[in-house]
Formats: sequence, C-alpha cells, structure tokens
Amino acid sequence: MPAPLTPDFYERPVLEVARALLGCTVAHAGAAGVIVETEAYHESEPACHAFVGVTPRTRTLFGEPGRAYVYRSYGIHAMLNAVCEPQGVGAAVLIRALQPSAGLELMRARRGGLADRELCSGPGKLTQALAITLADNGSSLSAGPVRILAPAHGRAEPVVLEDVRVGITKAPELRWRFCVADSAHVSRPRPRLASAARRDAAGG
DNA sequence: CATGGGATTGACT
DNA sequence: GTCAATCCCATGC
Repeated sequence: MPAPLTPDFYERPVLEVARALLGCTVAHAGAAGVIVETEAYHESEPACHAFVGVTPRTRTLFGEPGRAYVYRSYGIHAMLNAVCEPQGVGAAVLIRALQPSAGLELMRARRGGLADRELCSGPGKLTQALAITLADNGSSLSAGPVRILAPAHGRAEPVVLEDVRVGITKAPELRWRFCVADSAHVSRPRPRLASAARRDAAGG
C-alpha cells in the first residue's frame, strides 16, 4: 500500500507537481482512483483564482502546500485542487480525471450506475464519485480525510500529453493541461497534440 | 446590499 | 451542436 504524499512533494513549481501527480491515487470515503489528468494554476496568470490576491475564498490557495482547495463551480460541482508551492504563493493543481481503482460499486451508486469510464472522467464527476465536498476545503492531503498516495513502486512513467486548459476564458493560450496519453478515463475534450492543433490553425 | 460570472455536466435538438 | 441548472463569492454602489 503506497504512502500518502507529504507536503514537500507539493512545495515546488506547480507545473512540476501537475505532471508528477499523474499516476498518483486519490482516495476518500471507500473509493479511490489513479490520476490521469491535471491542470496547473498560478497566481501570476488571470485564470487562477489566486490572481486577485488573498480573499476569504483564496485563503487556502495561499496557505500550506499539500492541502485541498475545494470550491463550487457553476453552483453545482465541487472541484478538487492540491495546493502547491511555498506558503504565501497562490498556486494549485486541479485534479480533472481519475481511472477508478477501488470502491467501484460505491462510485456507481453515487454516480447513478454509469459505465466505469463515466465515473471520474471530469473534475465534477470525480468529486461526486469520491463524495468530496466543500467541507474538505483546507484539509491535509497527507493526513486526510481526502488522501493522495504515491504511485506504486517501480511503476513506469506515463506518456504525458500537454494541451490548453479546459473551460477558462483568461490565459487560454497556456498549455497547462496534462493527460496520460493512452487513458480512456480523461475528460472531454480529449487532449490533442500541439502538432495537430497547428495543422488545424493553418487552415486544414 | 445587489449583481454578475464562472477551472461543468447532462439533457435535448 | 445548444442550453439551463444553481450558488459562492468578488466587486461595486
């Protein structure tokens, strides 16, 4: 059984952590899944909630690395982030998709009996499947209740696809989305190679 | 205190 | 492809 990641794992550049989290496991409330998609957010760019500075909402983002930043999106969904970089820097990795690995029955019950690849293939879906709520905001990802565990020892590095972030209107050019290349469990839209995007832009 | 805007999803045409 | 649901919170009076 892999150990939870410790705060020092998160206390480094957010882009580095976003890649390193691929292959790690999120566990909560009798269910777990392997991270297959992440996005990075940093106070220096306007898509990040921390861009506006410290407010009641962003207090967690500027706090200790290795804690959960959970917020409500579109009035409906809870979004799970891992706070990164040293305390005082507002940055976090959004967990966007998991490959379900434990507690599948529980996840199906919470998600309305959907197919396995629909259980956690989106940031709002995975919090529903793992029963993660706003009450988990500010909690330690090492001590729980929500935990992120290191990859199994000796496991191969995944091939990573980079793409632009999903659903944001500010700083849309930053390719700060990271996906496991061959995973069937990533969210829509499926990530595209930069070369394919260039071909389209050229007018194909 | 009123307002407006989302780091989305699922249902429907 | 289009579109509404729904609520927290930043902002501005």
